Amino acid sequence: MNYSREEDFIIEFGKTLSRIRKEKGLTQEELAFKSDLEYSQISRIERGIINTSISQVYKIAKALDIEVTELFKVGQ
Amino acid sequence: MNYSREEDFIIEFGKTLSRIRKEKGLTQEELAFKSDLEYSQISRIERGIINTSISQVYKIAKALDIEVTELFKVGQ
DNA sequence: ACCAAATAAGGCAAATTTGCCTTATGATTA
DNA sequence: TAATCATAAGGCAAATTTGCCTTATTTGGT
Repeated sequence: MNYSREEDFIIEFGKTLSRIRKEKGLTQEELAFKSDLEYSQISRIERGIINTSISQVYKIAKALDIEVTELFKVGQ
Repeated sequence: MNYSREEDFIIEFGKTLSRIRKEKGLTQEELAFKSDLEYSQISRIERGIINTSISQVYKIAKALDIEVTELFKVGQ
């Protein structure tokens, strides 16, 4: 997938996270707890308003029990 | 792959980037130019001393002409 | 309509990254 | 030994993220 702007990539990432989180049946708050992140941070990431770091992506993937790469796959 | 600490993940990411960049026959400076990032930033990422953002990962992947997921695969 | 749960949104200080710069170290070749 | 290229390293201000907090807004169920 090609994005013209990095913003689009960040937004797509948030959508993917949101989708997977729901598939796993977790609320933002539960995911925040499991990943040891701020609950508002999960919200910000899913809405694509921040450009989060790879370590947070790693923590989230671990909490979701998936590979990091899953969070970067589109249109699943 | 499981990392006990996020630091290990960041270090592994840097190693993977370094390996792929060399496979593509690019110097850090060339990659910096192609990805429109600071040249010192590529160095910092490869050395694992900073926790970079997903948009930079995206720019790097684009410059390397690979999928973002490739940068998160280990032991290739 | 009401209630409750979930998510969005926004403020703020502290922490971190980023870009820009310079200098140092390493490696390779003439 | 020089000279050159590549990478490491470090300083610094500006920009951005992050955690912590509170207050809307939305959504789903009864």
